[in-house]
Amino acid sequence: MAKYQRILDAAISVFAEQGFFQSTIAQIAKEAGVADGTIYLYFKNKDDILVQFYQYKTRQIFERFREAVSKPATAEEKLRCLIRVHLQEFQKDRNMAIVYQAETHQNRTLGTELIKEMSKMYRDIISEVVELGQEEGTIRRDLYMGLVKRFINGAVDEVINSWIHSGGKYDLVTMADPLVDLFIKGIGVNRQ
Amino acid sequence: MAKYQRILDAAISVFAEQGFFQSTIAQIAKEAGVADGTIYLYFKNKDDILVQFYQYKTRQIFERFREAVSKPATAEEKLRCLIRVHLQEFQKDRNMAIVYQAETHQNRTLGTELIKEMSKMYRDIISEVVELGQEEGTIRRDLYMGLVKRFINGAVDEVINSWIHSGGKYDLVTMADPLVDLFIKGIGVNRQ
Amino acid sequence: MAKYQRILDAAISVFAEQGFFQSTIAQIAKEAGVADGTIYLYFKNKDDILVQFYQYKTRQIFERFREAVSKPATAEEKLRCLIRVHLQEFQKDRNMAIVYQAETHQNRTLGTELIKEMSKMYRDIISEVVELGQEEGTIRRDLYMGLVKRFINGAVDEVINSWIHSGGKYDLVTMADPLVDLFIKGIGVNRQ
Amino acid sequence: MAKYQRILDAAISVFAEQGFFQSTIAQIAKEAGVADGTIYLYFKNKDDILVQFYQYKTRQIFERFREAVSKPATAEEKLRCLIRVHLQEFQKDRNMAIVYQAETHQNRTLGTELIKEMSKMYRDIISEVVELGQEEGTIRRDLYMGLVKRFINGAVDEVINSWIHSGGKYDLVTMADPLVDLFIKGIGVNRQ
DNA sequence: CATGAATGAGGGTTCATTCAT
DNA sequence: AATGAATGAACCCTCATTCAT
Repeated sequence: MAKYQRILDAAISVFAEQGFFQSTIAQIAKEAGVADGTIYLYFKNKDDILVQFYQYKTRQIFERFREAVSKPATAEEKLRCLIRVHLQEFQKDRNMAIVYQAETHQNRTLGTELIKEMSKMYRDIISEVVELGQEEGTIRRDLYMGLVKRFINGAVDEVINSWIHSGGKYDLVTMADPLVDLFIKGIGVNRQ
Repeated sequence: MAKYQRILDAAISVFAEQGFFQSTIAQIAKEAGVADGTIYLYFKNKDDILVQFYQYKTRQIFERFREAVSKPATAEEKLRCLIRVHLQEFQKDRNMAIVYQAETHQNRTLGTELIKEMSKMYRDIISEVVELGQEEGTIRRDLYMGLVKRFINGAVDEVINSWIHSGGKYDLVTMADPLVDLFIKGIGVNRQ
Repeated sequence: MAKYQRILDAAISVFAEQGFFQSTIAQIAKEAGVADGTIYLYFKNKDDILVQFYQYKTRQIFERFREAVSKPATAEEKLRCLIRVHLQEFQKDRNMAIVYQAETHQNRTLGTELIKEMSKMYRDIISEVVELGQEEGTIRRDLYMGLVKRFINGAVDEVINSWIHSGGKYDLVTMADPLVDLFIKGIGVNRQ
Repeated sequence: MAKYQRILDAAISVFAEQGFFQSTIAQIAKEAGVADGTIYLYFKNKDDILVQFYQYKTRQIFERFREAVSKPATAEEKLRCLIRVHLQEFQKDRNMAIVYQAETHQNRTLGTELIKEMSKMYRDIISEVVELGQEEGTIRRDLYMGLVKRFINGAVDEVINSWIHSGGKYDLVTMADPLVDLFIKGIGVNRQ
C-alpha cells in the first residue's frame, strides 16, 4: 500500500542518483516495485512527479522551519534553531536534499512557481527573525535586507551542497553553531 | 571563422535558455549557423561541449580571480576585489553565469572533476586571503576554515543566483561592498 | 439494470463520436456508468462490442426492412417503403447510423463477415423487389442485377452519409420519395 | 531517392491493408525501406501522412475528373466520361481507392476539411453536368439537385466499394456504361 | 455480479550521432 | 572541412485486459 509514497520516494531516490532528465520512468517503477503504467495512476507525467515532490514533501519541511523559529525567544536563538533544523532535515533525507539543491539552481519552467514560493517563504522567515533582532537591538540596523536574506540562505545552501558532494560523510548539524556565529559576528576581528 | 568559439557561445546560450538536457544539437547548430555534423568536428559529443566550456571558458574567468587578489595589499581589500570581479564577470556573461550555477549544483558525473577543481580553486583563493587576514590581525583566528570558504562562496553564489532569477534587471556589482561588509562584520551589533 | 444495453448504447455513442479506435474502454464505461471491468462481463473484448452491435442492434433494424417490403403489393411501393423505413430507422438512431456507415466502408477483418452478411441481406431484399417489378412489367428487364443493387444501396447510403455530415440538421425521410423517383425514372427526360 | 514518394506509397499500401489506426510507423518504414525516424523528416506525424495523401495524391486524381468532363460535348457524354475516368483511376490505384473510401466515411476531424472539399468538388462537377443537360433538354428539370449529386456519387462509390471488397477481381471500368444508363433512364420501364 | 487498481506490451516520436557527398 | 539526410535506440505514455476484493 501507500503506493503513492513508494513511487515518490523511489523517484526522488532515482532523481538524486542520476538527475531528473537522465532518470527514466522504468527505473523509477522498478525502484518502487510497480509497473511503469502504475506511475501514471498517481502522477500526470514525469514532470508532475517533481512538482508533487515540491508540493507535498518540501512543503512539509518548510513548515518545520516555521515551527523552528516560533519557539525560541531571541532572534539569535531563532536563527540558530532555524539553521539547525534546516541542516537536520536535509541531513535526514539526503535524496530530498540533492534533488532540492539541483532544482532550485535550475532555471527551468518546471514548477518554477513552487520553487520560488518556497525560497521566498524561507527568506521571509529570515526577514522576520532579522527584523526582530533589530527591534531587540541585537542585530544591526544598517542592513540591506534583500542582501542579508541571500547571504544567509546562500551560505546554508552551500554548506549543504558541500556535504552532499562529500558523500554525506560528516555530521551536517554540527555546522549550525559555527555558521550562526559567522552570520552574527562575521569573520573580522571585533573592532572596539 | 573561429567556428569553435561560435559553437561554444551558441551552446552556452542555448543551455542557458533551456538547460543542458532540453537543448538539442540541432538548436545549437542553428544558433551557431553551422550544420549539425560540424559540431562533431570540434566536440566529441554533446557532453564534451559542457566539458570544454569549463575547460576553456570558465578557467579563464578564474584566472581573473587570481589576478584580482594579487593586486591589493590587505586581506579585506583582496576579498573586496575578488568579490567585485566575481560579480563583474558573471554579470558580463549572463549565459555563462546561468550554466555555471546550474551545473555546479548538479551531482552529475559529467565533468564533475572539472567543476570540483574549479570550486576548489575558488575556495583556495579565499583560504589564502583569510589566512593573510589572520596574519594581519584583521581576521579572527577562531574560524573553521572549511566553513568560512563555504560561507563566502555560498553567499556570493546565491546573490548571483537571485540576480539571474530576477532576469538580470539590477546591477550586480553594487552588491559587492555590502556583501563584504556582511562577511567581515556579520549582522550582529558590535559588542565591546 | 439492462446493463448490457446500457453498455452497448454507451459504446455506440462513443464510437460515433470518436471512431472505434480512438474510443477507450474507460470512456465507454464512464458513459455507461459502470466500472471498466464490468464491460468484460458482457463482452469478450473491445472488438466484441462492435460485433455484438451488428449481431443484435443492426440485425433488428434489418428485420424491419424485411417487414417493410412485405406489406405493399407493388414493387415500386415495396421499394418506396423499404427506403422510407431505412431512412427512418437511421434517422431515429443517429449514432447507429454513424457507426454503421463508418464500419461498412472499412476493410477490416473485424466482424467483416457480419457486415457482409448484413449488406447482402439488404441487397437480397432489393433483388427480390426488382425481380418482382420485372414480373409485374414495371421494371426493365435489361438490367444487370448486381449493379442495380449497388446503385440503390449506394445512393441511399450516400444520402444518409450526407445527412450525418450535415450534423443531422434536416429531415432525412423526406428524401425517400424523390430518391425512389430517381431510381425508377432516372434523371433523363422521358423519350417516347 | 524520391524517398517522400516511397514513404507515401508505402503508407497508403499499409493503410489499405490494415486501416490507419492499426498501421504502425514501423510497418510503414519497413515497407518503404527506410528507418522509422526518416518518416519524420518528411511528415510531421502519423496523421500528416494521411493529410498529405489527400493534399497531393487525391487532388491530382480530381483534376483528371475536371479534365474528363471538359472534352465531351453533351451532358450524357460528360457524365459517362466522368464516371469512366473515376472508375479507371480508382481501379488503377487500388490502395488509394481503399484508403479514400475508408476515410470519406469516417467522421474524424483528421483532414476533414480536405475530404469535404474534395467531395464537394466532385459534386460540383456533377451539378454542372446535370445543369448542362437541363439546358440541352436531355435531363429532367424537376430534380432536387442536392439529391441528384448524392444519388450519383453514392452509386459510384458503392460500385467501387463492392469491387474493393471483392478483392478487385473483375474489371471495374465495364460498369461505367450500365451505371450511366441507370442514372439516365432509371430502372423503371419507359411509360409513354 | 461488480469494481477499479494494477499491469506491461506496444507505439509514436525525438534526437545524438554517423557518413556519403 | 563542412554538410545534413539518414539512422535506430531509447523513452514517455496509453490503454486493453486482468484479478483480488
